This record gives sequence, structure tokens and C-alpha cells, in this order.
Amino acid sequence: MSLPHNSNFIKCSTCSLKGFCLPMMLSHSDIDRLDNIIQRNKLLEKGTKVYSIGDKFTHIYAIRSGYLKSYSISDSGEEQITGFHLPGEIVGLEGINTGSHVGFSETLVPSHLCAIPYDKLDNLNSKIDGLRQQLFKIMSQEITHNHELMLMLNQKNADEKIATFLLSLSVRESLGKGLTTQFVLPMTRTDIANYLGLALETVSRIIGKLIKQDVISVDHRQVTINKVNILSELAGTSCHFVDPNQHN
Amino acid sequence: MSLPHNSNFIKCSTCSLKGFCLPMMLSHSDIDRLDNIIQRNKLLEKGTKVYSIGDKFTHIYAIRSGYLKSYSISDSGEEQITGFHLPGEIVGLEGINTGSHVGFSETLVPSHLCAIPYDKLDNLNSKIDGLRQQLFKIMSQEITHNHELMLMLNQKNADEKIATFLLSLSVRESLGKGLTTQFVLPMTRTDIANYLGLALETVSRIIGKLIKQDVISVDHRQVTINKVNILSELAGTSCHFVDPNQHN
DNA sequence: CGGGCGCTTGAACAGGGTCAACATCCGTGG
DNA sequence: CCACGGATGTTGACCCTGTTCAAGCGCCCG
Repeated sequence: MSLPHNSNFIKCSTCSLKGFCLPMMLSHSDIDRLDNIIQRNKLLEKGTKVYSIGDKFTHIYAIRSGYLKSYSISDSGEEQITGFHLPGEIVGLEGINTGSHVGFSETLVPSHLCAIPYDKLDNLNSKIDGLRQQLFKIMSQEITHNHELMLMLNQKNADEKIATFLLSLSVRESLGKGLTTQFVLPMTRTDIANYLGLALETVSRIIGKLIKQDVISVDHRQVTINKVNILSELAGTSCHFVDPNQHN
Repeated sequence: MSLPHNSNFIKCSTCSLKGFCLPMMLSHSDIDRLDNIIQRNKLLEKGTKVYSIGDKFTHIYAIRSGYLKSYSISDSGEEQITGFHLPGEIVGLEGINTGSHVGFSETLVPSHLCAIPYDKLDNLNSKIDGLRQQLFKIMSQEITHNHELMLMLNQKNADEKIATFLLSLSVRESLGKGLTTQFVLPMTRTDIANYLGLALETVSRIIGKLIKQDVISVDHRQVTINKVNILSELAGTSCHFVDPNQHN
């Protein structure tokens, strides 16, 4: 899930939850109340499952640092990656409905998470209007984001998908402040392919093509975007990720 | 969005909101309080827009009768149908995040809606724990549903998509009680194609093939499922829609 | 009656999947 | 330190699924 890129936010004590604690909505005392129920977990090493399918739903998790991937598994055993998650984003909301997690989430790199007990959060939700409203907004945005994803999966070709994907990560990497031209892809080509609905060979080929055209450079898993405007064009005009301040 | 198919529910006065008023969670007085803020609109004729992109977000809508389609439009003008909605389901939640609707929703057939003013609902959310929790569940389920959709769009071929689509409608048509073998497709082939990420010719061909194989029959827009088990197989074992009581 | 929309069907094409071979990276252990 | 093996990534050739283009039909409604 991606949180608002344009929202003002403050650091919630040691736990940066972008979009979660809007200064306009929460008083300092309310922030303290929220802060008091948040559990700060120790560093999770790469490959650690935050939750697995079938686990009892008890917490939602805000990412302080690191990188997560979430995925679900169909009855026939096919894996589908449903999202990659960066610091400031929240995972685990899919468990609210049934009280059990219906998918997995795991760390792609060593990551720090904040665990927020859902029962205590729900209790605060009845008392702190701004918190409840913000949570509804976050879930609403997740729905909107999924609709954009659907548009991408249904209507874009392979080149457009890759371009859109790279730009999306680039923007989210920068925590909503413009666009980072250098970032790391901690997921495998297989993961990217699965997420975008492509074959891994196709992902490899298209990234290769972009390198040949000098639109991006790749060193191991480090990506540099050399020509943002070309990448944006490739992504289609429907790209929300272009920083209007960027002119290269 | 689809609501829980397995949840017990009661009629919320004149307004049937499946999953919305769980008897276990809401007292009769709470149901009355909810009922008092709900506006029952007159019959909307076919093709009426419930809301449009850019409209101020003021209400969410529960469908009492009829059929809706929701869609959004990319910057480049491409339309993407994000869902079809049947009685008992809720639309408009995508507007919570920004305070404006980011897509359209319109009636495919004459439909009755309940409009629920969001500010009043939010007010009740602070007072009625069960209502708030249920709303979070509904939004959580929407997220889960989108993940399943993603799996379908990414990993299923055209035949599987159509089979899954037909079964899904068949189950939802029956309001969660098993599976209706006869129902109406009020949307055009073009709509189905757009939703599933296929060309309309492909949709037409595959439906034709299913008819030829006598898996389904189609009379105008009336669909009859003749061989549920075959359709389920086609949909993939990942199909959640099979009624265990059906053995034909 | 006619025009437009929705739908079907056919034929040719192409984007991307599949299969296969090979290259590279990385951790492990000798 | 280097050799090995497995996982990951690249590249090529072929082929299939589903798209595109095109033509024609049926139905609804003015």
C-alpha cells in the first residue's frame, strides 16, 4: 500500500508514519496516546515473515526502515505479489476483515517495523476523531491505488509496465518529496515479473533495452534513472509520478 | 467491491445492507441510529451517474436493488472499469481519501440506492464500536478482493478469466446464499472486456465457445449455467465461488 | 425504415510467453 | 584462497494466445 505522497506529516516520536499522524488532525497529547500503544520491534533480518497466511490478525505494521513484499497464494498454489512496501507505508490491513491474515508479508532487506496492536488502535479510534479519519483515508487510498494498478495491468504493455514500476519506486523512495534518480531494487526479477504480470525473461529484456538506450543505468541492484522524461513518456501520460520540478 | 458472502445479516429497516449491520455487533437502538441518517433515494434510471470524477465526496452508497459499474479514467483518457456492484454492496469509499471522487459510478439498470452522509456516519463511528469495526472490515475486504483480482488479471488466461467472472457474478447474484445458475449480464461485452483486460472480440469468442460446449446458455443477456463443475474447473481450482452443495 | 450500437465471426499479425543455453553472482566449504 | 553449486539474470529462437482489422448480422429506438 502506498500512503499519500503529498501529505504533510510529522515524525511520530521515534516512529515515522507518513500520513498517519497528520499535524492538522492530531494534538500532541493524541500523538502521545498513539505513540504509547506502538511497539517498536527489533531489526528483522532479510527474509523474515512479518505475518503468514492463516496467522491470527493482531497488529498492523508501519515500516520505519527497510523493504517488504506482500503476496498471497491461490488455492492452486500460485503466488501473486500484491505489493512492495517502503518506509512510511503500512501493511497488514487485509487481515481486518476475517481476523486472520489472508496473505504473507516478508522483509526483502533488514527492516525496522512498528507493530500497532489493532485492538488498542480500535479503542483509540473511538476516542480520537482525527486518527480514525486518517485510518479510513489510508484504507481508501489503498483502494484507489489498487484501481490504478488494475488500469496498469489491464491496459499497459510490457514496456509501459516496467517504466511505470520504476518511476513509482523512484517516487516512493524519496518519501513523497519529488523523485529519486538513484535507488535500489531489492526484489528479484522474478518478483517484479510476478507483480507486473510478465515473464521474468520479458522483465530482463526490457530492462536491458532501457539500459542500451541509456534511459537507466543498472549496477547490480542499484538503478539510476538517466532520462526521467523518456521514462515518463514510456510509462504513459497517465503517470502520476513525474515531479514537475524535474526537467532533465 | 464485494461484501462477505458468508456473513449473517439482518435487514436494516427498509435498507438491506448485507454485512453492514451485523446482528452480533449492533443493538436495535444502534441500528435505528444508523437508519436515521440513511437517505433513501428514488429510483435512478439506467445510465444515471451516482457520482463523477472530481465530485465532492459527501456520501457513500449502499445498493438496494439494481446494478452499478464503477470506472476511472487515466490521464490519457483510457477508461478502466474497476468493478460491478450488486445489491448489498457499497460504492464510493474511494472518495474518502482526498475528499473528492476519483472515479465514476453509474447505474447499468434502474437502481435503488441508499445514500449515507459520510460526516454523519463518521460521527456514529466514534460512538458505535460495532459500526466502525464493520466499516473497517468492509474496506479491508475490498483490499483483499483487489488482491484476488490482481491474481486473476496477472495469472489467468482468457478462458479462466471469463469462467471466473461468470461464477463470481453467479455467486454474488444469489446474495451469498450459494450460487444462482440463472442471472442477467446487464453490462456490455465491451464492459466485460475492459474489466478483464481482454479484447471484446475475445470475450465474444469465449462466451461463444462456452455456449457451443453447452457449459452455459445465453438468451439475450440472460445467462444460464448448465455445467457448474466444468465452469469451476475452467476458472481454476482457485475459485472461491463453488457451492459445496452443488453437484451438477 | 434506417441508422447506430452491440455482438459475432474470420483471417492475419504481433507481443510476449516458453524453452533452452549460458553467464554471473554469492555463499559455503574444502 | 579458490572451487563448487545453486540461485539469479541474460539472451536467443520459436511459437501461441489473444489482439487487430475487417466484414456482416440482429436488434432496438427514433
